[in-house]
Amino acid sequence: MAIPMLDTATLRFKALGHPARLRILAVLRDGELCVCQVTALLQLAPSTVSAHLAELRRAGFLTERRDGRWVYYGLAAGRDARRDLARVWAAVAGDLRVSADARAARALRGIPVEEFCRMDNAAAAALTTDTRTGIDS
Amino acid sequence: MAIPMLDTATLRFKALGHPARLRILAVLRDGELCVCQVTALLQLAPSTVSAHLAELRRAGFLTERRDGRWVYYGLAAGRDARRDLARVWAAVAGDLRVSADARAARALRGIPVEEFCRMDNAAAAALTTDTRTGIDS
DNA sequence: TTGCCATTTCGCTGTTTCGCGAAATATAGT
DNA sequence: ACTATATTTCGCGAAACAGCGAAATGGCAA
Repeated sequence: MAIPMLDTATLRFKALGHPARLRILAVLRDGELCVCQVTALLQLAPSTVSAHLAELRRAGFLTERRDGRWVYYGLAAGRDARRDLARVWAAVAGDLRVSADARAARALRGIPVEEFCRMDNAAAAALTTDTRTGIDS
Repeated sequence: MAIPMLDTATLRFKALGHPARLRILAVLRDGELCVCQVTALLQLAPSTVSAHLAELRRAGFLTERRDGRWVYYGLAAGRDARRDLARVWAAVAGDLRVSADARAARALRGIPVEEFCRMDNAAAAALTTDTRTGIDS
């Protein structure tokens, strides 16, 4: 075993120890999303979101798929990952922000990525924020 | 819900994201231990160990029990905690350091706390280290 | 090629975490 | 009361982390 399991476990749990990353895992439960879509949902800088996604991928929770100029992230299929993800979903089920994310993601999946990326920031923000008025701190 | 579930979940996973804390949870699987015993096992300063134990307790994984001048920490009995702990144990099972900890803990449980605490650091270290020669980095 | 756009990498700043020793707290025994 | 011992709290310096914007990368489309 080249990499001790203790360090692997630490890496994986550490990856789960951040609200933005938990929100990402929750919203991907309904299917993969590209980086720009996740960015719109989390309202963070693209570079920040990219780092979060990379960390989750390194930890084995996400898979990366390139399609044209978009990179889609989806949930990993491994047995260990799925078991941990089940614990994540149970832990955040019912949280207001997570529910709002799910609603926003539904609206977001309704339109093709190509079209969504063309929207300016304001329009994208409207799409993802008016479903959660009064929820964000 | 006073504290959003997302924040609670983040707190709990963050508590699991450190090797020393995972080692603590693993070694407590065989029964509660007092702070000085855990300190001997981890080879860290008492104040450091105390902080790790407090964090795990705040996260809901441990219970605290005072007996005389010793404070014993044991695994929490809640259903959520036990489910997460099962994942922890599965994740670290077979790790060399974790196995060595378990062996050292067995030796350590063999003698009463009163007597163990009377030992100087060298003797305590011998008890907990000669079972893991060549394992620690 | 050239330019464009999504994504990643890099460099930076403020914040948090980790480890320690010193000091404070709590309990047992004399 | 006084001492001794186990544990916690406090304050600190070093290292890791989270966020951003700017610059680099990779693919699409003129």
